Amino acid sequence: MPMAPTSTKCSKKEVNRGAWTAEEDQKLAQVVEIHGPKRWKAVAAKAGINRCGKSCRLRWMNYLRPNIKRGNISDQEEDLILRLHKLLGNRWSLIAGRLPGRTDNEIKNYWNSHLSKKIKQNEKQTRMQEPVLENSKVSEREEPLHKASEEGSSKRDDEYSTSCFNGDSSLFDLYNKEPLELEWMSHFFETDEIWLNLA
DNA sequence: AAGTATACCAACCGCGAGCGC
DNA sequence: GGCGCTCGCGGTTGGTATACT
Repeated sequence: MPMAPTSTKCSKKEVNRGAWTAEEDQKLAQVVEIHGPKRWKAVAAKAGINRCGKSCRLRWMNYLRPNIKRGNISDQEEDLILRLHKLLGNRWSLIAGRLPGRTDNEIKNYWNSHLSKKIKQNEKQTRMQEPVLENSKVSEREEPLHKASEEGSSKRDDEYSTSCFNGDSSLFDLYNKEPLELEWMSHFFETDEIWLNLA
């Protein structure tokens, strides 16, 4: 279906582009507060910031929305991202939906800049060690990945060995989780269509 | 100190789906 | 059913910061 150019694409000549200013943020936030986060084209017009609707939506979703958490992705979150990516692939919005306060863009960026490299490094290491470690435990083969994350611990190694890198069937093996950790993980198990579909 | 390479991440782009008329 | 519009997603780009030589 052919798209109307004005609705899907921001004209390079007619709108502001690049980094957002504090003033633009403020104006956008005000308009969204009044009219809600919808009809982005109208929101953009009302805000009078000369940005396209798409750009406004992105800015709102990734920065201005309430309860956005920024930076410092914890080990637990990283762990979860790895697990979810293994399960869902590059479906960043679904992954982000399981990480309260995180945006799909942030997770995608984190994956591309941190985790994909770790995994590549890990695969490389695995290939090199394969003949020697043929009968060894998975956790031992995965060790380089954890070392790369500085704060790797034996506990985390165990988790990886029983979930992330050991086949989907055991992906959510929580047998050895601490209660506190299970509480945190409960975000992840809230009933949702995707999980029902995957079941 | 200067130049270059690399890492990070905000923002943009293209596409498909959903919805109302 | 066709069309136009809007929204949301994932991939990619480009600017800036930092590390390295």
